Amino acid sequence: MQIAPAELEIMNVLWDQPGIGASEIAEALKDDKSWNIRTIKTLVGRLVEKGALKTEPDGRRYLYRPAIKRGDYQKKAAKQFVDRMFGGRAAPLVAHLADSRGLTPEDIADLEALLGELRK
Amino acid sequence: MQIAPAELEIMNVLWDQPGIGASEIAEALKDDKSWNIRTIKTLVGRLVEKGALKTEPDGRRYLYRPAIKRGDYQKKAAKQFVDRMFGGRAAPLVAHLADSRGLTPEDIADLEALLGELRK
DNA sequence: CCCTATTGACCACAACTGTAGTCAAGCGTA
DNA sequence: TACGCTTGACTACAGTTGTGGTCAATAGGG
Repeated sequence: MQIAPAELEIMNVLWDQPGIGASEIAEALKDDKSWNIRTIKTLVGRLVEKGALKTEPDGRRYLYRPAIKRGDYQKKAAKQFVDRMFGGRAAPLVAHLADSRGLTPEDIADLEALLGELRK
Repeated sequence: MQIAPAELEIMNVLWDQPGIGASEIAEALKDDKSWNIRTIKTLVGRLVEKGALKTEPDGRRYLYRPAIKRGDYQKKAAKQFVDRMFGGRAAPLVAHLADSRGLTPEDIADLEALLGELRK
């Protein structure tokens, strides 16, 4: 299943608040994206078509919720990205993130904990 | 500058072997991709158009070499990816990679070294 | 010297993306 | 009750992407 960038914005909203309708999605996005409600409906429609969202009737409208788990999708996307961009090696990716200050001290602490796990 | 996935394959070849022609690119890719030479030429043409590749005449043909640095592009792409997919947090990304066995022991060693640097 | 294979230039075309418009049906308000 | 706003369904349309075809010039093999 492949999700386009604009569609991912919709998914992110629904992963955070499953079971809302199109107008609530629009509400959640109004500060970040200046999308027409019709644009949002088109994106939602495409996600339903491709099976990424499930619908649930609520009177005259639908409520939507993700049909795939956020973590599952993230994992797949991460692997694909690292393969494409870094030939499958994760370390250079982390190095770049560190270099562009993409790592907060908290991230670094998390990574250390994670490595502690992996070392075992 | 935005580089599509198929175009990135071409860039990867040219980052490894700058200054080759279309047929050499095809040669380098023949095991991974079953692309017609024309497809490769189209992709190369688009990369030249968008300024990602520079040309250098060599008799009747052109040799190509990247106009942008691999590291620069990787850094930008990594940041964009983490922002889009993980809200800017790198640690969850690494956790996913670890989980999907995307990390080799060598990666783990590299990451430890890297964290040693960052901790300072 | 002629034919074939290669090259860049240009063209084709369907699927996917981003961004919205039109339409008809119904809910809620004056 | 008559209207306007909201909703889903369908349509539009240009730009990007993946994949490759056509064409004319030309370099190289026989």
